[in-house]
Amino acid sequence: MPELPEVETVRIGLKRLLVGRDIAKVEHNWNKSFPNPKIEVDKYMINSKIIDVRRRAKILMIDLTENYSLVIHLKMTGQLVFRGNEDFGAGHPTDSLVGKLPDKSTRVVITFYDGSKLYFNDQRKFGWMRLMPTTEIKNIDFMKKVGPEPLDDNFTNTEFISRLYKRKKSNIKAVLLDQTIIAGIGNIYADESLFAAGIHPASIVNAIPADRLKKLYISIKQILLLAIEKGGSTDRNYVNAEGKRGSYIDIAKVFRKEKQPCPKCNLAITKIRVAGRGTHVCLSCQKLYLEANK
DNA sequence: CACTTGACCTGTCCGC
DNA sequence: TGCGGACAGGTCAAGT
Repeated sequence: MPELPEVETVRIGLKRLLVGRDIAKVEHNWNKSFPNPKIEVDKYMINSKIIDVRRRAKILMIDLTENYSLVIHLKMTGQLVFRGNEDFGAGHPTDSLVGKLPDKSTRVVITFYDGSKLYFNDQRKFGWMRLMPTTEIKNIDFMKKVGPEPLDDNFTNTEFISRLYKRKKSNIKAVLLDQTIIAGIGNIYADESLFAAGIHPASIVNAIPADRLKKLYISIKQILLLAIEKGGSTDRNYVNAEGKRGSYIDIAKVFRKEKQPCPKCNLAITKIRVAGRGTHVCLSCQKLYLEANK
């Protein structure tokens, strides 16, 4: 759910809302959501100031003074929602999808000296937050093996194809979801990109013609950029740093569109299972490539 | 070694 | 209406 565009949207919001704020208090109620011992959290977070908010793949990094950072993965249902000082008694903003906070899915609350708060909500408890020295982030296993950012100007079609070919006998959808091949793509944007490129998700990588892969490369960049513009996709839980929904899902072509007409050919979109995931496909517009040189 | 499946969790939806 | 089970999907560990 939170994929590159959603995490980037949260990053932009948090950077605007959090930088410069001083931490007064940190509370958490679920150890797996924030495993650092309380004594360490208090020592390095309280009285420190937020100086930057960064992203790599689907991971957020909130940098603090004293060279410590909060590293956060939202997984499927994680939310980071900022609320201003609520002493006005208004309850919560009426345009927020999230109700009064904290609620039963709140795992961590960070309170700032001005009374504002940052809530880490996570219904399914798969997400996590870790406090560590900023220079240690690059040593996390995931960071060592994660692939390139698809929106980097340095990320060329040539590099894209050579990386896909590391798993050339696999189906293309599984490879797009593999974060060590390319960073940031999840179920929504894999389906949308493959539709745009006219490739069936079960196609085998080395059977797909080069011009199709180039179309896929271009589609991934275009779709991720457009999705960031739209503030991401709110399918179920995802909200931005202000608790608001993203609107990309409204313009999605195939994701969650099963039984609805394909925007190109009108045939009903089909939902199948590929790489163990629910997968949306137009069987007429997306060609299945299974054997090389055909 | 490459790929697939199961585990981690909770809430929702569907069929009986 | 209540209840069981399937499903939602990011990543890592375990299994084939």
